[in-house]
Amino acid sequence: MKSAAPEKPASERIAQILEAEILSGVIEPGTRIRQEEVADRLGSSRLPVREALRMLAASGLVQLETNRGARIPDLDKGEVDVLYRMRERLEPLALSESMPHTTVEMFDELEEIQCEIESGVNVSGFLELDRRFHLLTYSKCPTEDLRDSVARLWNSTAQYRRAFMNVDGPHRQWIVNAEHRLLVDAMQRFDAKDGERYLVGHIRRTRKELAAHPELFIKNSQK
Amino acid sequence: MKSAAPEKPASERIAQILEAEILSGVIEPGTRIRQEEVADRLGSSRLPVREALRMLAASGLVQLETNRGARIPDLDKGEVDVLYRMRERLEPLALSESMPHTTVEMFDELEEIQCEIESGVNVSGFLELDRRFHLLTYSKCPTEDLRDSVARLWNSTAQYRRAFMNVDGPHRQWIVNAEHRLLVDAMQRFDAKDGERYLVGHIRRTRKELAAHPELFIKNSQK
DNA sequence: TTCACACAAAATGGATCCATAATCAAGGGT
DNA sequence: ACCCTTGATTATGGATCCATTTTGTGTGAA
Repeated sequence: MKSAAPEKPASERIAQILEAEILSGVIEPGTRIRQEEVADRLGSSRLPVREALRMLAASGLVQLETNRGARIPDLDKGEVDVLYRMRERLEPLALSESMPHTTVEMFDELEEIQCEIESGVNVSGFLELDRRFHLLTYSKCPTEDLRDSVARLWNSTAQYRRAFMNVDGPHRQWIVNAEHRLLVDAMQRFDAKDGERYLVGHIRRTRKELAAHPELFIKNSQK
Repeated sequence: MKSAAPEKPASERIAQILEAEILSGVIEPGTRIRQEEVADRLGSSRLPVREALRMLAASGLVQLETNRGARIPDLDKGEVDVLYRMRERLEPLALSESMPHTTVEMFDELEEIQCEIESGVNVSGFLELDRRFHLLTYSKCPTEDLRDSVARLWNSTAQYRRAFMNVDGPHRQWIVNAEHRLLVDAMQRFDAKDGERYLVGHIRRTRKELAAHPELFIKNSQK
């Protein structure tokens, strides 16, 4: 037999765990990450941790300073704004590239996720479901680089979406639901132009709502 | 004293060298990269090489397969096409974000580069100058993630631009010159909309010319 | 009391060594 | 003659150890 155990990549595992911890907010922005601490917390040597940090640094999730270790960057208002503008341009492309390869099963899963969102969930639940929803709409995009770029942007902005949701709450949740429904409908009609339009509006609106809450970016200005 | 030698980062040095070798075409697509070979060629242990490869993998320049080493991916026609569509959407944003911070010195340097291009250079010379020209126009963009994303796209498509130039030669070079001149003029007028327009046209035209040469993508289909 | 200098402790960067999986070659079987 | 299997070589992944830089603390002097 050929399959059995694909033998987990290795240090990628640590990278994924750290990535999840960072964008779930367990590790706060500005925090210094100590290799040794991560090493024996995840039960391995420091070496895979170093490699994982290098990978995360290349992905923009952490910043490395020579002989000074890794630190989670906390972005200012302008940088997050530009990251959202990048999303407004890249994600419609990912949607258009993915749309021709969509299947019925995907539509079912999308509706299932959306129904779960509308059934009422807390902040963490919504963030998780919203992420799954959108990344699923891009999942059939054949170009891995594009999918990775989009995922990177979601990672870099995750903590600010969370901060925003904690402040503004599920207020005006019906708008998100309507946008999601319209997006799924456009996909089912295989109308890429319409899908891009709804998606751009969705991201653009979020960007402006974030910009209206500058207090989210003041806290960790400089110690 | 505090300064003296900033003590070069370390394994980043190897990453930069490998990056230069890859996108200059010294290492051809599909080639397998052996850690030990790189290690004693650059006079270091295998460890920094491993970290460098991990970083390059996160940047999309090499592909890592577990226990199978690193390999330079050779993309097919469709993937390169999508990478160019990503460029068409992201680089205008980088230009717009950079434009408000441009200086007179930058205009001088851009014109200097363009004059050198028009003075007649070989393929490698043009590719190098063209890269410097465009990345310079984005250099004042305050968001590092955006600059990095653009640089990644240039890296991933470098070898195909080279292959195209080797086939089509400096044929219709005047078009590139005109586009560059118009772009610089728009920047000097601080007209972001115009700049984006010229830039999109520039990239879009290149994409279509590449698509017209499918023979560039056949060679390394499958061994 | 506060600032500065020095020393100690800790964390990162790098190198060598070991284990394991993959590749290649040779030999035997069909 | 060709294909499959088996063993040896090689390359990657991981762990421990050492050097260098940074950081934090404590003592002394102004």
